[in-house]
Amino acid sequence: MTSPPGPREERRIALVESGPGRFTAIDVDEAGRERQWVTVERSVLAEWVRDAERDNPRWIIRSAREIYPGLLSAGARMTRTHDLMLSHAILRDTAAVPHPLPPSSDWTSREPIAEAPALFDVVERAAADPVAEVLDQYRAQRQVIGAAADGRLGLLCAAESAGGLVAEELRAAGLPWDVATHEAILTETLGTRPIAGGLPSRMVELGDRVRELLGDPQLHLDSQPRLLRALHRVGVHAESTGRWELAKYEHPVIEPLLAYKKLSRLLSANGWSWLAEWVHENRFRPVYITGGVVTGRWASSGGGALQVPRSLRPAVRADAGWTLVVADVAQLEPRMLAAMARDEAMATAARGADLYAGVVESGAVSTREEAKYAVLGAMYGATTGDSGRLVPRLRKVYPRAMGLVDDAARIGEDGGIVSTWLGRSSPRPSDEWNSVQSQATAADADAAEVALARRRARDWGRFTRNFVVQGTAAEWSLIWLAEIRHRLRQLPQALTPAPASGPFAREAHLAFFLHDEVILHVPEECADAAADAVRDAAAVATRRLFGSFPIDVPLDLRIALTAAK
DNA sequence: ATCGTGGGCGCG
DNA sequence: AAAGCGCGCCCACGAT
Repeated sequence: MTSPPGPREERRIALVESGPGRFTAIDVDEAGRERQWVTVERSVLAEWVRDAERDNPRWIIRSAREIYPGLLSAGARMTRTHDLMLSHAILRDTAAVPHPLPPSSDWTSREPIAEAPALFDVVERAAADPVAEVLDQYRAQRQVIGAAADGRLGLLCAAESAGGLVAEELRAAGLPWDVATHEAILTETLGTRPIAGGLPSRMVELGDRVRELLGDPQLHLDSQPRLLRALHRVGVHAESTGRWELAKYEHPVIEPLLAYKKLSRLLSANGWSWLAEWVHENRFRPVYITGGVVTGRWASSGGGALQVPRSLRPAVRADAGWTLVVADVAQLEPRMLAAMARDEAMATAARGADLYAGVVESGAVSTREEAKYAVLGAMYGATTGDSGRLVPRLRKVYPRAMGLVDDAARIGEDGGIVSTWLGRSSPRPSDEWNSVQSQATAADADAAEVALARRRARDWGRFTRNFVVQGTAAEWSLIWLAEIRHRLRQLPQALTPAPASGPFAREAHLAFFLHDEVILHVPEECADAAADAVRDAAAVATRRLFGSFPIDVPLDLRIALTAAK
């Protein structure tokens, strides 16, 4: 074996499950060339990782999802990783370099993992030489990353890998959840809890009123077709039973029906059975899926983590002696757009806490509400309605920003690929999409085929238009998360432990993440320092992405016992 | 019984 | 009020 890395060189350790109950740790150089290796038994793996962490290495791992939950519960942390599975997905599809990573099914998760694996679950694999497989893949990935001269793909893979660690740590720590508060909200809203299988009292009352007003005492309100027919019978000729459709009609049944539907949603999505299934020891522990959305946003699995209704936010409550730091970004996506496009006029409008107010000041539109719908319409591709009518005004005032999203839309309509700021690329349109397009250009195409192709092209254009903005916002958020995590490690240990936070019982930690929002659970005495960490991390994220371009990314941040607004 | 699909609605 | 993007989950319903 060659000599160990010199003092100034970053240590890189590939950690591979090389056999039953056995791991191999290989020191490699930047290009992935092997220096030396050692085998580590599972029983001492966590201890070994803790020791090696003193060198601040970058761990090369197949996947944080596989290896990290077990390490966390055994008391080990990884500070930095290169996550081969997450990076594979980025590098395989990127259009930022001429030769992306050759796709390999070995490095693609076969199906979404519904549950996090148990402690060091052995994942069945047919690899003859798992060490060589990992090192080969790492070398291939380094090559693609190195081909992007500006370093953006490297930054993206590092940020994505950090996200993989954060996702597992969020689950290990859990979101502090006060069951008594949740139950009080349920009782207040839904009425008294049903004894066995029935509906809570307020829903029973509202349901009875609705059935009476519809003249059908047996009507099952959860059946959309039957409800629609009953509405038609009393003269409400709605096309659907959706909230916005029903609101158009004047009839005594509408108000109690909408109220019933609201309560019904709360009961089925976050009622008593949700509480029993998802909250244990005052913690809600959803599974976060890093990179689960094509744009790079996270998805989640189980418990509807990304859809917790605002009405239940008071149930998010810090432990005794602890507090929450709740922060979100105001209008992240249009700010990213202004910076990507180097649109000075839009960046000027974005100065300060309210971008929409700045848009009004620029004279493009006359009210804040108009500004909001114009900006959203620009990013989503609105063509009709008031939002679509306002978008052209923005083209005059912000030609660079609008040019960027309009270009992205046009490329998508033509079947092309668009990329985020750091180089995550949009998927190719499906074979079916392509065949619809080619049929429409054939000599014997009829008007219906042409219209269909046009519609589908516009649909895909709206997707690619939004992809560049949503995806770049996701990149900003990933760096923000990684930088917050890094800074929290520097804070002192808690005076009062929070045992249900597991490995984070004595440390300020991230507890929730939702696209452009974080919740930290921190010891009271650390609250101000943690808040500073969140602000500093945001500034660093902006600078990493956009250098000296002057774009404000202001946070709405508060220190509070609950997450209620 | 079990599965896939679509309506509906929560979140950003 | 604005209807344009991205998700996950519950329920009913029809197909198997």
